[in-house]
Parts: sequence; structure tokens; C-alpha cells
Amino acid sequence: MTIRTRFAPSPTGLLHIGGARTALFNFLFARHHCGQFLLRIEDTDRERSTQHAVDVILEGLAWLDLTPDEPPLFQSSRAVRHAEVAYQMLASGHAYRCYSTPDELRQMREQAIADGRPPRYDGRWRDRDPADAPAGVAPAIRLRAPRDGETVVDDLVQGAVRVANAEMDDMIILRSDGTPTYLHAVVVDDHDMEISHVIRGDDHLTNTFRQVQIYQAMGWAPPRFGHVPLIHGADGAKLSKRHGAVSVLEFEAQGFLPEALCNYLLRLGWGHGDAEIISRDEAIRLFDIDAVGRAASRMDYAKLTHLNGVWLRQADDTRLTADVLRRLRDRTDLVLDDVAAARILALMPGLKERAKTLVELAESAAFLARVPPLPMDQKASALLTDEAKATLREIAAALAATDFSAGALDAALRAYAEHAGKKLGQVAQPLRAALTGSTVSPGIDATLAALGRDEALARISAASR
RNA sequence: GUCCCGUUCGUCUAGAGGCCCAGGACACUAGCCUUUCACGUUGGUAACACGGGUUCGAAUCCCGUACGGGACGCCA
Repeated sequence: MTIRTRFAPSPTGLLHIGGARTALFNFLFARHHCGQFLLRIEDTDRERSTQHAVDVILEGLAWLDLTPDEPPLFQSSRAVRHAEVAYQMLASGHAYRCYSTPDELRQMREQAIADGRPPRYDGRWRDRDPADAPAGVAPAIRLRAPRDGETVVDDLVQGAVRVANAEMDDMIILRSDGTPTYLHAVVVDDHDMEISHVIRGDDHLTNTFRQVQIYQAMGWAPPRFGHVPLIHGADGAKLSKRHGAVSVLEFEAQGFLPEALCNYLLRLGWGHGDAEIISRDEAIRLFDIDAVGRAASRMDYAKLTHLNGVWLRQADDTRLTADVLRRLRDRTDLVLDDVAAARILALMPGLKERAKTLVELAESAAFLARVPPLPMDQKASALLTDEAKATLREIAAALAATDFSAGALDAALRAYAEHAGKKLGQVAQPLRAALTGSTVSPGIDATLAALGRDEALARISAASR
């Protein structure tokens, strides 16, 4: 049997990290088992679905490199098929028409809650003569669910979960306007798409029983299910639009690398011994659904940030340089020409070692695109005393005599320090201030080399005046 | 309220009856390294929710309790 999984978000909100992780797990599971990963947009709620949300989902998945193997299926395009199946069930006696109005149902629910009973449809049209149908009321179609026995789901993550059928009422499968409900559409689509494994959020676990009843009514073999626990916000509360549930694209804006976010998400709810830094290829090799934990987990930005630093250091210099230039593009205080780009690329090995996010990286690279005289931060200007300025003029002369390679510069600096009876730090820090306008940068030799002879000497000259 | 699920350091996790007076990672913290800042490195603080069983032996199995989460819609 070919393994086929799907990610089925509804375009009524953003693609948040919970959804992203669900997509990742589906993707990894499919790849691990040499199967296919599909995408289905559940846009049956026409009122709340938006094109913008669809775009965000598609963009987000592309950014995370979780591209589906087939074009996305839009659930709304399958309304005819959903209705067809509902009528089949009606014909076979597995469903019936219900003429209760939404208002009536609401009263029924409120009454049940007031009486301390579970809020459920009482099945008043289940066995009623269709001749009793009130005129002018369009009926909804309900599943004639079994009332005895129990329904069992052998979940890949949660294990065997069972519920008494008496706990469930007859759910609506086709609304009075002829459109399918979610529970029904999902089953029909998963069946028609030949989905073998449904991996989704824990919040769907209790829905699964009702879906299984539809499979049974249609005589279809249900897929295997795996319900992964939800991700909570940093404070332990459920992810909501108000906090934490930001779009995955927001993570991009905040300077996180997609491979870092995937690595983080993978380790949230799943573990493999002591493995922490896991590439996509390794993830495909190691991941399996049975190692997914059963408890909800919290979003931890500190750990994500750490992981991002690890991946940043491993990332390609050209790629990072392009990202930095993009983030700095709109800065009016910088000159982002080819010269600046070349400097940033040249210093990237040292810059990426010191940054945890792409935002920090861009900020730390900005000095390379400045035109002297540089703005000095407080600590830098404090370093540039009259004595230091005099020293800088001497250093400039020593540096000018080299070929401006990092090795030669380092040697010249050390020789000068020894000659002047100073510690290297006393030499390097004023120089750093002059070159960068701050007290933090990659190694001073590499920084000098990246700037190049003319620019470096110009900056030293400007700062030592 | 009813049903379902969960509970190992602050956080993410390893752990499938003896290897665990519980390991790793992040965070925090003390050193080392050092040309600043990072990185790296060596230590440290810190957890099996609680109570009963079962067993020679339980973080691991069973039952309760507490707490947390989810679902109960002509939303998805």
C-alpha cells in the first residue's frame, strides 16, 4: 500500500506553528515511508475563508520547504460529490432528513445544559414519518449513527481510544442548503484522495469517532489516524490569535531560518535519543509517528533562537549575504552598492558566528555599508580618547605597510602592540571603534581586510582627527 | 456539565520492571579560552504531580485523586 498523507488547513486564519508542525509531521511521515504528501484546502466555510489566508498557507509551506506532491485540492470544488455521498447514505438508510430548525436546536442545547445533560440532538426526526415534514422547511441530512456498542479508534499516537456510541448524537452531514459539514467532507475527501494516514492535531481526536461512523456507513475502510498533541504558547495557554499564533511568515520576518524552525518544531513533541540538531534528510530518515509524544508542549523562543544560531553558522555565506542585503535595502543611512555587498560577503564567516537571527546579522553587517565619518555609539566614542587617537595614527602607518591580508594585518597588529608595550586588546578596541562605530565586531584583522585598504585607512583617519 | 486525552528539571525531551539516588538540549550560573562580542569548553543548580496497589524490585504495570488540555455547532 502506498502511504499518502495530507495537510488540511482551513483558510480562515493564518498558518501558525501548530499547523506548520502538523504539515511537517505529515511530510516527514510520507517521505520516510516513500509515500506522498498532499495538501487540501478546507474552504467549505465560504463566509470566513479568504484568498489571503490561502496565499499565506501556500507561501508558508513553500518557505518551510514542505511542498505537496500534487496540486492542492480545494474542498469547495467537491460539493457535488459530498452531496452525492450524503444521498447515497440517505438511500441506504444510514442517514435521514431532519427538519429541526437551527433555532429549535439551539433551544434544545440550552435546555439540556440547564438540566445538566450533555448538549446533544435528541434524534427527534430519526424515526419520524417523513410525511410529518413541515412545509417550507428545508431539511438537513443527519447520519443515523449506531446507538449501541462503542466506536474504537486505534490511534497511532494515542493508542486505542474508545467511546460508547450512546455518547454521540446523529450529526448533520449535509446542511439544509445542500452544503456538506466538515466532518462529512473530510471523510469523503480523504477516501477519494486515498489518504492512508491522517495525522492531525489532538483537537480532532473526538471528531474521529464520528468520522469513523461515516466510513462504516459507507462501507469504506478508514485510514489510520495519528493525533499529535497541540502546541501551547510560552505561558502554557492555548495558541490563539491574540498571542503566539503568529503566521510562520512572521518568523521569517523576525529573522529565523526555515531549517531552524523545522528543526525546532520537529523536536517539539518528538525525540530521538539525544539528537537535537537534525537536518531535513536526517529527519526523514529518523522520523516515525510512533515516537511522537502524547503531551502538549510549549513554545520556547529561547530554544528556537539557539537552534537558529546553530543553523545560521552552518548556512551558506552567499545566501546569508543576499538575505542581509534584502533586510538592509530600505535603510537610507547606508550605501548598498556592489562594494558593500562584497565587504559583507567577505566578512560573513565572522558575522554569522556572532548572530542568532538574520535580523541581528543584518544589523551587525550594516557598518560595512556606511560612509565615513561613522556614527559612534556611546562605548565606542568613550574609547576614542586623545591618547587613543594618537595610537590610531601610529597603527594606521603600521597597517598601511602590509598587503592588507588578514594574516599580515594580524602580524602587524601584534608587532605594533609588542613594540608599544601594549596588550592586544588596548590596540584592537580603539581600532574597532574607528572601523565599526561600535565595540563589537568579528576579529579585527578580518574586519580590516573586509573593508579594504582605502576604506579602512579612511575610517581610521576620520576617527583619529 | 458529559465524554476523551495527558502529567519526568523553568522549557523541550531520553527512558518500554533492575543499566536511573534519572541522561541530553535550551535557559540560568561559576570557571577556562580570547582581540571585543559571540562560538567553543569544563563544572554547578534543577524533575519522575499525589496516594494506594502489583512485584524480590516501578519513572516504567494497575486503580484512585489532583491539576492541565481537548471535544461536545446546519465552524473547520
